[in-house]
Amino acid sequence: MLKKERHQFIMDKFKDADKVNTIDLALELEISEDTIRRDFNELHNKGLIEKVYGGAFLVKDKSRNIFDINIVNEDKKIIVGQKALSFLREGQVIIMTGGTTNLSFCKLIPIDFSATIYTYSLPIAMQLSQHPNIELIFIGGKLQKNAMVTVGIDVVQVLSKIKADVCFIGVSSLDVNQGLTEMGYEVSIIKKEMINASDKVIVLATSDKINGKMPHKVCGLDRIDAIVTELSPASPRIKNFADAGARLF
Amino acid sequence: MLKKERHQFIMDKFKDADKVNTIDLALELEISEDTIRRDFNELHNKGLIEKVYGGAFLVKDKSRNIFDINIVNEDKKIIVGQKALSFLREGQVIIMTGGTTNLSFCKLIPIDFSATIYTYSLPIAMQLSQHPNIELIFIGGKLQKNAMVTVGIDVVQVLSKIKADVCFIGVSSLDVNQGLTEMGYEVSIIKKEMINASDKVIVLATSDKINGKMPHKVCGLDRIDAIVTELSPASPRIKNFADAGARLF
DNA sequence: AAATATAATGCATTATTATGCACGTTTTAA
DNA sequence: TTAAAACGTGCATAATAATGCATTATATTT
Repeated sequence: MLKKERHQFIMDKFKDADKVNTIDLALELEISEDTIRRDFNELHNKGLIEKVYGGAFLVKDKSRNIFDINIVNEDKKIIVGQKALSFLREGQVIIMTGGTTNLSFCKLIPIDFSATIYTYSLPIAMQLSQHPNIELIFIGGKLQKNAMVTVGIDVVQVLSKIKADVCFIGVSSLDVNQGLTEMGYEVSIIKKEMINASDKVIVLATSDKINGKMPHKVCGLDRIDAIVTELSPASPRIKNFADAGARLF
Repeated sequence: MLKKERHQFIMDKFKDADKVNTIDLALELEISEDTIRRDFNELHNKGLIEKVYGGAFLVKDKSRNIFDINIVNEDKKIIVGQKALSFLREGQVIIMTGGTTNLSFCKLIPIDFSATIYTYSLPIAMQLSQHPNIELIFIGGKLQKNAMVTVGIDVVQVLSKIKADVCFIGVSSLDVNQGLTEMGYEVSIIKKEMINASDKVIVLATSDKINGKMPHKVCGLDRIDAIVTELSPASPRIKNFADAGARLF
């Protein structure tokens, strides 16, 4: 049986039930659980299934309402967001990048919190618009549709003129040597500018972003004032960061 | 039974009853109360339930998605939008204002339509981001939360520098003598600028906006190239516009 | 066809997650 | 106020997952 067939077989399983079980599948197809897990990983990366401990679920019709954003690993991101709340101060000027981790964070900000927030992310802006006491400045530009953020010279220009107390930054990848790196060139430039404009830099990242490298460097670890993950700061999975002197939360 | 299934099971319980009981649930699923409590905690952290001594309650309707916009008179607005489609040309540079009439219109634009569109409305931008061939430029500024549009000097400045083929403009009010008028001063300034930047001006308005006056004038009827309503151009309710020489559709 | 590279798979080991139990604390209700 | 019930926490155990490595299968090149 070819891998492709197996993937198809797995997806077909969801016609009968809305979950599949790792072990059952391995037994049924007479292959190892490892292979099933690898299949799950690949299907997950294609956004077709959601992995859970013990099996997998089908990702529900995602295009129902274009406005509702599917947040993968939402529970982990909620933990990150809750920790990050301690870095908020009333009256601050804040720069907020995009991404679903930051979106989860924004959902947790107290409804009457008062601050000035700059963002270039459409979903973040939609979310923060619910907060009556937040003065929200949207940084305009050409919309990059996959990330739902604006890019281009206009964005950089606006950023070059402002000064913020703190920047909450979501990441593509975070590596102990390379620091913060991005997949896209344009976004990397913009994030650099955002960091430049901010006194403090707080990185929000779930553990799956950690120990990965992307082509475009944003900044080194030394420029980051806090790294917030869903893990305990003492977790062995981020021990290398602790050893390198990173401030973990 | 996978954890996620159990969570779903618990949430489904609320379809029958207002409250679920820790012990009952443990008995029914034949697992320990500890596990149920842990489930409650996780569901609570996601904001889905409220824990009480002995069980849990569903968190009411709070879950409604802030991103989904309620469009009043949507049927009328769809009629307006469909008529307005005839003013679209491939490759145009378009300025799109905010409002739910324009939003309905944008939902009707063919998915592969190709153009450059400027907007200052968050919901419009979210909607148009679904169109792969539309180059979308968001005009940044301070967000006015009731209308979900950006305002301020930055918006005016961007508009003063661009030149568009056509502007689709939603209105507060439209009067045969006063022309287009707005409730808010800032938006009136911005709309003036949008009209200035555009060769053609298409007004989209449901009939309830017609024959009303607001404090801030945007432009006279003579500057408007087309008025699109859900009514027939021959309708007696807009005869005064026809008599004044307005181009009705 | 043979040789080589590449991908897929299974196995062993280690890490992570889920669950139940014990025990001390908190809450409820009489 | 007190006793019973419910809760939270730490810990032990079992189940599941991830990782590195060896082996086999498949694809590509010569």
